[in-house]
Amino acid sequence: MQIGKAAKASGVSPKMIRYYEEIGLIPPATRLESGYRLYSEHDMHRLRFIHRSRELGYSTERIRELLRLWNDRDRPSREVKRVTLAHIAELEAQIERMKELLATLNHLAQNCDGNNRPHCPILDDLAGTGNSLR
Amino acid sequence: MQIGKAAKASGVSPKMIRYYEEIGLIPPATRLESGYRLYSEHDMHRLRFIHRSRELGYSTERIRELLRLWNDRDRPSREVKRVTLAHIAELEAQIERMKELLATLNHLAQNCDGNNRPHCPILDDLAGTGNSLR
DNA sequence: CTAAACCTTCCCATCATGGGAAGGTCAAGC
DNA sequence: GCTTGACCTTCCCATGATGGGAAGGTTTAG
Repeated sequence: MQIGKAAKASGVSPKMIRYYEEIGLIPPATRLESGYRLYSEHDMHRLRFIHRSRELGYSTERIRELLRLWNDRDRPSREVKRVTLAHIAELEAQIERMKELLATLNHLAQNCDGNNRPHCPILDDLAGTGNSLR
Repeated sequence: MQIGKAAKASGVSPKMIRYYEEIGLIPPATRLESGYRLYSEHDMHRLRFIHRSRELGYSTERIRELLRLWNDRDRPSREVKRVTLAHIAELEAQIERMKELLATLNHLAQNCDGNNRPHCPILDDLAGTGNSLR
């Protein structure tokens, strides 16, 4: 299978397939005499694994680790869980951070009339000019 | 005030101050004969405005717009609110997306024993090999 | 034999930020 | 006056994951 078909069948774009090869996430593809890359069913499995991992938001480095564990038939599931819990913790921290921003932003927006007048507590906050809601 | 002090007083690093000048978020600083940049109290106001905006997660382009509105004494507060509501909507969408990921990830992690044995539903899901929780 | 649809590599852009090199300037202390 | 250290300058490079696009080679169908 050439890269275009492999892309469609795996959900990973040709660009990204080449990139993953470059950074060593997948081994160098075998090539036709012409230089065209060829993908086996085994390669496709790996690509789909990567695609699904990206869908779940795992970073490239974590996917690298997951692939290593996947290929190690003796891995302790503990290690897979560890990687996943770290990913979860990161997501939760990000959400927390954004929620805090949202709380402030919503507060500011609620106090802004949003009409034709120039007065605006949002700008007051950003400018640090009194009347701050901080 | 030179760039180092301006950085400390505003919370924006020297690197970023130069960058903001380069992309036109702040006007070119006045210079000493030596080429050193100088910042006035007026400049500091602008830098602090930018710093606070970044703290609240506004993108550079939105900050550009906010600065424009801030400098326009006749702006309708509606426009400031519009920018902020767009920012809020974006954050909410991101949070929503991450929560969905979290739901799946938590589900997978809960079903993973996390012990010495190799069996792992997380890898099963990523590999698409049956027993999927999808 | 040609045209379309592939493929290749290489370079560039994103967004916001920082690292670091090579070199100029300035103030304080001797 | 000279050295030292703390500044400052510009320039280039890197991040992470992705895509755009150019220039050029290959393959296949008509």
